[in-house]
This record gives sequence, C-alpha cells and structure tokens, in this order.
Amino acid sequence: VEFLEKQGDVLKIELCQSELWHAFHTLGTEMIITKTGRRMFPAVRIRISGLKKTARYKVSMDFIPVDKNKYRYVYHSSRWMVSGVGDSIKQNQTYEHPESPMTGEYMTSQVISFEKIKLTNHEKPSTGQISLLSMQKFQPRIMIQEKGSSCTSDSQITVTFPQTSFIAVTAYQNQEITRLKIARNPFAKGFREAGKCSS
Amino acid sequence: VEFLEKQGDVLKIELCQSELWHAFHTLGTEMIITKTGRRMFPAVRIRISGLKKTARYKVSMDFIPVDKNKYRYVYHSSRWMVSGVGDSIKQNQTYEHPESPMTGEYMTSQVISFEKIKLTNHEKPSTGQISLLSMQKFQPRIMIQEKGSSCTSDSQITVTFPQTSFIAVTAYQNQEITRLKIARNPFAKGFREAGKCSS
DNA sequence: ATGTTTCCACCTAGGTGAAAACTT
DNA sequence: AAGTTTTCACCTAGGTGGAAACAT
Repeated sequence: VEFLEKQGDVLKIELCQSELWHAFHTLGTEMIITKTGRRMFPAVRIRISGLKKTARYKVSMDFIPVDKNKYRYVYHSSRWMVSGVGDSIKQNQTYEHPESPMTGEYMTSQVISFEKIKLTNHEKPSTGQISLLSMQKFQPRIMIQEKGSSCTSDSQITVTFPQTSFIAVTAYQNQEITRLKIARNPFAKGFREAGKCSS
Repeated sequence: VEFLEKQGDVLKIELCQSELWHAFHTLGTEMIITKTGRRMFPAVRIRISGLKKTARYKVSMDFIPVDKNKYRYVYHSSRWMVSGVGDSIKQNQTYEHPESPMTGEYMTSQVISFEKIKLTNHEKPSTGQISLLSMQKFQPRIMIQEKGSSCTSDSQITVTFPQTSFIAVTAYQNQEITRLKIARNPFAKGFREAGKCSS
C-alpha cells in the first residue's frame, strides 16, 4: 500500500493512556460541553509507526454518533437509560490538528495529542471547537490522509478506538466519573486529595 | 519575481509594534539571556502581504553580530562603551517558526510572531533556543523561503529591522530599560504601577 | 570589581468542578 | 423536575525582575 514506508512494513496506530481511558470507559465516560468550549479529559493521544518519512499527512479528528438515542442518567440505579430519539448532529465538522500537515518522520517520532480540541454545545462552533449534542453518545475518529498523493481511496486511513466513546453532558451525571476526573486531571482539584496541612 | 502572487504586486513586510521597538531602541535595547532560555521583549512580530496564496514558505529567524565589539555599561555616564573585542557567536543557529512551513494565504492573513523564541547563553541550545554572547550586540534577521521551488537565489527573502537590534545581557544594565520592560511587559510586574489598595 | 547563576514572589493565562441561578 | 448557564475559587503552567549568592 502506498501509505507505508516500504512493502512489508506495518502501519501501527496505538492509543496512549489506554488504562486511563479504560477506567473511564468502564464507568461510562462523560465529556462536558459548554458554550465557550471545554477540553476533553482524557485527551485523545496516539502513537504511530510505519509512515513514509518524507510524505506529508493531514491529521484530523471528528465525532460520529454511536447510535440514534438520547440518554438520561437514572440516579437511584446509577445507570444510563435510553430516553428517546436523539437529534442530528451538525454535519461536516472536522477538527484539524494544529500542527497538520505533518511529515511522516515527525508523526512517528512523538505522541500526537488532540488535547487542545474543545467540545461545545454552541450552534456555531468557532475554530478549534466541535459542536456536539448533550445527552447523546459519540465516538472520536481520527483521520490520516497523505497529502499530494493521487486521490485514491487507499491514501486515507481512519481509526477509532471504541474505549474513547462518551456521552456529551452539560453537567456530570455519574459521581464516579466526577471523582475519577478530579483524581486524574491535574487541573481539577476542587478538594485536595488528603491533608493540605504541614509543610 | 516568482516570489510574488502576480507580476506588479508588491511584497510588503512590516514590523509590528514599531513604536514600542523604537522606545527601546532609543534607550539601547537589552535582552536577557539565561541558561534555561528567556523570551525576547518586545517580541519580533511582522505582517506580510504580496505572497503567493498557495505557495508554502519556510519562515525562520537568526541573529547576526552587529559588530565585533564587546560592550560594558558605564553607570555614572549611563552609556555603553566598547570594552574589547567580542567572541565569535556559535554559527549556523536558526530558529524555525513553530508553524513553518506556512502557506502564503495563512501568512498574509495574520501577524507572524516570534514570541516563543528563547535566548540563552548555554553552549548547547535546545530546540527553540538560540545561543548568544553576553555584552555583544545582535540584529535579528527574518528569512522567508519558498518551498518546493527551484533553488534559485530569488526564492528567498531576508529582512532586518535595525530598530530590533539589542545587546545581550545576563542582567539589565540600564535602569531605564528595566523600567520600560516593567511598564510594557504584562509578565513583569514586580511593583504595581500605582496603588494596590482599595478594592 | 564585574559579570553570572539561582531562587523566589509576583504576575498572566487559562483549565477544573462546585454551586447557584436560570430556563422550560 | 430536569437540564443549562453563569460565576467563582482553586488549580496548573509558565513568563517577569529582584536580590542574594556565586564566580572570576
């Protein structure tokens, strides 16, 4: 395949912090969306190997609806239930990685992080933001497209990691999710984990 | 010239905040260099027009010695005096703009800022840093090179703004410079300008 | 003496969840 | 009742000059 550095090579795309993602996914990941836009935590980070060193690739991300449902969280049973039929997401929204296009050499030499993307419920998302719908389930999707090559279908690769799917919310529903966010996100420290005394 | 969008166009490169630069230049600009690297203030920021929209340009900056002198600041006369012959700067140091290469369209649509560059006196500058020599005078130089074009000499343009020259120091010498840095750099506020009371 | 290094208080900039206020 | 918006205290991250310690 022309995507690869040489015949016989294997294109490998790996999700970073997969234990962290797994911990959230087990509880049912929620991502806050706000009018001004909110980062994802965890952020989608990937490692790639097997690209052509000198080729240039466009790297982008979008979000596909996992199903047509709208959900609500039932507190007493601590479960998400289907509450109706969801709305349609605003189409053709793509977040291009700030450093895109990148050379294959650069891309394979370091982690590619989508930490700067912001999720919003604003109808008109500004640059760097993606508009989603509250109480619906989404799956991040990463696209890697070789630039300057002929527009054949094999010059683009699309990857999804199922454990990165989440329900968009305007406020956290599951308190376990809140706890995990506070425990793992350095920016979220409303309460200090133990004693703030001494020292 | 192939550098331009179309025959008859004028390539225009303008220094931003030229009043600010002028204020510093009048006093004799000093830039701190440290082992860990220090940003420039003011930062070099430019506006460009007249580039080919779809062409891609490599944008970089380096520093050329203004003269062969080493200077010292004489406090009682508030003047810089030549104190001897300077050393030779480490050669072939170039800072490539983080967003380089950029398309002509992108470059002409916004200010191109070199605010993230760091100046150091470390012998082995790390990425994003430029190693300079204390008590010597330097002139920032900007290079814009069209990529993918034939390697003819007219595909590169080099610009210098004389008012951006400075003396590299490990500590400020002229107190007027210190005062101006504090007054204009939002990060430098050792003392509040007026009353910190009320409210 | 003169120049350099280290450490630090003080700032900007901006990412968090909590809680209250608001909407429907 | 259920979901959204606003505001805010608290945090990370990192850019400043000052002052003291250090080097030569």
